[in-house]
Amino acid sequence: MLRDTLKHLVESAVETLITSGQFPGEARVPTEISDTKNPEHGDFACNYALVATKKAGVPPRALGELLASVLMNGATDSSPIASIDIAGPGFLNFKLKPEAISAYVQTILDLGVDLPKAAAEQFKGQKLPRLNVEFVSVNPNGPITVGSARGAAFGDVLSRIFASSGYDIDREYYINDGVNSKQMRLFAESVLSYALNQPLPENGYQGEYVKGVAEDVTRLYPNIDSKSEPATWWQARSQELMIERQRQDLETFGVGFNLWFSEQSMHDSGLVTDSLEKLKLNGAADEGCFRSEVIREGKEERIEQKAEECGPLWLRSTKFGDDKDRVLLRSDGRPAYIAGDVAYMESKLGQRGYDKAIIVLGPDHHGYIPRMNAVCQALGYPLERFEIIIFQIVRFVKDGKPAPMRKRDGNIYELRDLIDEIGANSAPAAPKEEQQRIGRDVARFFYLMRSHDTHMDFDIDLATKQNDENPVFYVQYAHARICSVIAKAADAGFVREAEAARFDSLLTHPTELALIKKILDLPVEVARCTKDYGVHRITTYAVELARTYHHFYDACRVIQTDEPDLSRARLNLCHAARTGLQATLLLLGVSAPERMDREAKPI
RNA sequence: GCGCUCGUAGCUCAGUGGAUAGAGCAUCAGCUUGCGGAGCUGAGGGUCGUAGGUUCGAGUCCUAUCGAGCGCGCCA
Repeated sequence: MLRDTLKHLVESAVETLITSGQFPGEARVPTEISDTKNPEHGDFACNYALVATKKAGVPPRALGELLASVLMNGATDSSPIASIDIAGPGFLNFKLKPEAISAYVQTILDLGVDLPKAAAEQFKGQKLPRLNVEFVSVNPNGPITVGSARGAAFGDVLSRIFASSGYDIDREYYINDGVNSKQMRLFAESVLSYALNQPLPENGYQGEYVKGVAEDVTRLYPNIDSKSEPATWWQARSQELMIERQRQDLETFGVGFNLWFSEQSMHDSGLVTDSLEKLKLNGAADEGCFRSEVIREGKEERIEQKAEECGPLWLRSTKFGDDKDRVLLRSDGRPAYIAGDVAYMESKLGQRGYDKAIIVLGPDHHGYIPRMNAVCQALGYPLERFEIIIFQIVRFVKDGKPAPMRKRDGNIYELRDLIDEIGANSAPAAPKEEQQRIGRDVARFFYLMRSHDTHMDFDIDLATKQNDENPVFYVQYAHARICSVIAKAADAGFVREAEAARFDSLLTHPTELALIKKILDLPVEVARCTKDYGVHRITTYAVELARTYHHFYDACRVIQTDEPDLSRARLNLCHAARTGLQATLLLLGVSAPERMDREAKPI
């Protein structure tokens, strides 16, 4: 908002200079308004002169001085610019009039928690792409682990960011429920073994959760004679109960989906067969008795054909940049797993017509990128309509040492264990529901603090025991503090009035202006996230916003009975700050408590 | 062997080709007879793995190299 205004002012000043012949036409370059690193440099900086210097053939400082003089000479009372300095190699440093900044308090209050939507301003008049974001998609033979939870948190917040920016977005969970799956058959056999109290099959699934599924089946179908039911019945029941368990854990984690898409449904409907036909028609699949592979020798690359037994249907993915061709139909005619992926791509980009399909996958899947890109192109769709985002591995650290993902008793480290552990340690006396809320808030925040494409350590001790030092509490505390101030102000007779905004121009203190500017950064951060998926910056932003509030709070007393107008202005600012924190925490799926009652420390 | 990701303070990590590379934790020193001290202020701590290159300018881009993790099925 503020930045957009400045950007437009700079651009029109450049136009003025070009039309008057003082700048060459080449000087029309994209420019950016950025923060100043040092507050002494003013409110915002512009790198125009540095970027344009080469094309204009004029030294940057000379460009900057001309531009600054046009900006200042043409300035009216309504211009937000108070002064411009040319600094360093040629930055234009803008100092804004305080009232130009404080005027935005009312804008923030009008937008409320829709504040991120202001990010959509940049898309005005454009039709935003219709998105499908697929994430988690854990096989229905296991629980949501602390590892897959990173993808859950990331995909969820990315979806929230797109939605808040005005995109039409579906969040989808792909259920790997192919009836031919060996894994699922073995899982069902393992469940049955538990139900019958028999030894597990070889390499069978073990752990509490398998037993739990067996108990659930027995409980839900008391009149069923377990033994007499066919294996397919057990497979179907095991699967649906496992999925339900996953769904519940994700819900506790604050992650929801509006579409649950079944792999098997595409086999049943014939979409798999049709999609393979389409590949053949496109010349991207055939039954030739060979497989192409990319051979690399130094920098040289060549494709070699290796003889194979006849029978399978091959996806000639090497035509589209993959390392080797992939099997679509096996020798015995059964579809390979990737056949489902082909149909799934066709479902998303063809049948259902999404403009773009995004898939969030774990680090063990990065080998899929070339082959899935090949699938996309083989079906005749441009690569721009498909994107895989890989999140990196999480290492759990306890007592300063890496903690195994499988616990000593053989059980898998589940997301629900992590949530319970954090909640129980942070608030031992709180009711279960409250503990889960805390566990969810802290776990989500921790996962989201790090860039998704960097390996991260999840320090369980920090997340649980040292909760005083926990950044999520720091942010929530700022919110609770604001709520407390607002309540206190009401006791003192300061209640917001309809025309409260008339006092906003009294906000001139550096910490007041800094706070307003910081709140206005939220839409900027959100807009960036829709481009580079750097959702972790939202957690950094949340901490910075909280800190900026604490600075203001420390420097400016809000409630002063001898300064009623200033008190009202600052109260408005408190409401705006609360709005900013609420909007930020809402994006992160973290709660914004109005009170944080500290439990007595155990002795 | 090939490919992908990462390497920044004691630890965990931010960092949009731009100004003196930042934050939290940890360590040390301060701040409260006023709105929540889960707060604020200050100090110390860096060959941005290494070596080249691109350019007005590189933690950021390119190449090489070292190190860590992951992936390379007619499994799903």
